[in-house]
Amino acid sequence: MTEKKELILETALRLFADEGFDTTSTSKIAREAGVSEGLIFRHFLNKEGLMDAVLDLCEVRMNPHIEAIAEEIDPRKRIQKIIDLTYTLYQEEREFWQLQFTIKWQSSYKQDHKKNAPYYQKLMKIGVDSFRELKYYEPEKELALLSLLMEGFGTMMIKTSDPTSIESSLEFIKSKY
Amino acid sequence: MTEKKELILETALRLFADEGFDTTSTSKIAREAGVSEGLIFRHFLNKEGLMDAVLDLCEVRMNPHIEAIAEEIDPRKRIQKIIDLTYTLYQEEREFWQLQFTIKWQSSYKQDHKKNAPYYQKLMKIGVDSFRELKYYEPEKELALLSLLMEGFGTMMIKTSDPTSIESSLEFIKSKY
DNA sequence: GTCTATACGGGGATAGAC
DNA sequence: GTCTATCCCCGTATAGAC
Repeated sequence: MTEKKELILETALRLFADEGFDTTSTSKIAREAGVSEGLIFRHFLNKEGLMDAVLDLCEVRMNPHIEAIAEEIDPRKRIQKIIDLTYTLYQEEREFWQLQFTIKWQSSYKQDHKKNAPYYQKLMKIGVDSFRELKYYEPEKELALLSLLMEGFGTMMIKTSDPTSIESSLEFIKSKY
Repeated sequence: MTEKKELILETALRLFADEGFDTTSTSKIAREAGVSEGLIFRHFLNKEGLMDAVLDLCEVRMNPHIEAIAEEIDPRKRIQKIIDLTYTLYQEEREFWQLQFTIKWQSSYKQDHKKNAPYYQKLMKIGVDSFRELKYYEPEKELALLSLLMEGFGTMMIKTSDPTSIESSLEFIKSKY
């Protein structure tokens, strides 16, 4: 991986996450990365290929967070950690995380990415198992509900800039489990 | 309002909702509406003006649904109706409703539309009041939580095509209130 | 009110020099 | 590996005829 190639990936990640895939032009990426536009196509074939490469990076960076949750033995704490995850990722890996949300609404890029991502499937499995250990009546439905909640919470974090209300919502959600 | 003008609005609504504002070209709208592209600009000045007009329509169509909820006297049933609303709107006014979600992720159109829409603010007020009547400890936070849930649920409805899991989620959410 | 024709810029992508 | 120059299409928007 050359320095310029990394620079392109980094810039593409930032712009795709903040401004969307459809609305970010390859020329803008090149300009902001300080490279020629042709180089993008040399390295990644086309704009889709660039996004694919960004998402591969994404998967690598998400994995350690999932592992950390998997190691927690107390199922109650595991659920709390899953809830915290959305918040933590937003703080520590904002661009990667935000991209997962943005991508859903970009019609020209393949859908179902997040749902099919290995890190996401691992997380879902951990969640159901935790609810089951805690003897919830319908662990699958509980996880589905929690997923909806975290989807909404993630959207809120990205779209509102008020840290107080974000943290207050987070605590309130956690108090319910 | 001439027939062609209405045709443009209708087509724009459908395409903006399904494919996004950024990714829908005025030429496509014109083609699918069976009018000349110039006519769009004649009637709506520019693409943003067209979206503004679509959103005005939106507001008009949303209002009756909100009124119907406001008339319910039992606060518990009122909450249930608020939860049902997302589902009902998706069935009956799919394009209008979907547009509210899509628009959030279209970087070139003004943000905060939904939050500022009169129909939405009315709905929020009804929600807080209902929780207060029901003696919930923190009505504002409860509504915020429910909003997150409905945001997630709305996203799910739009992005998954499995009616069974949608209805199951809806019932499960309602069972929690 | 409506259409046709057209302007102009920016989009993704390629060729070829270094 | 990297850059410059260039291609062609499609985007929004305008002018002017009917």
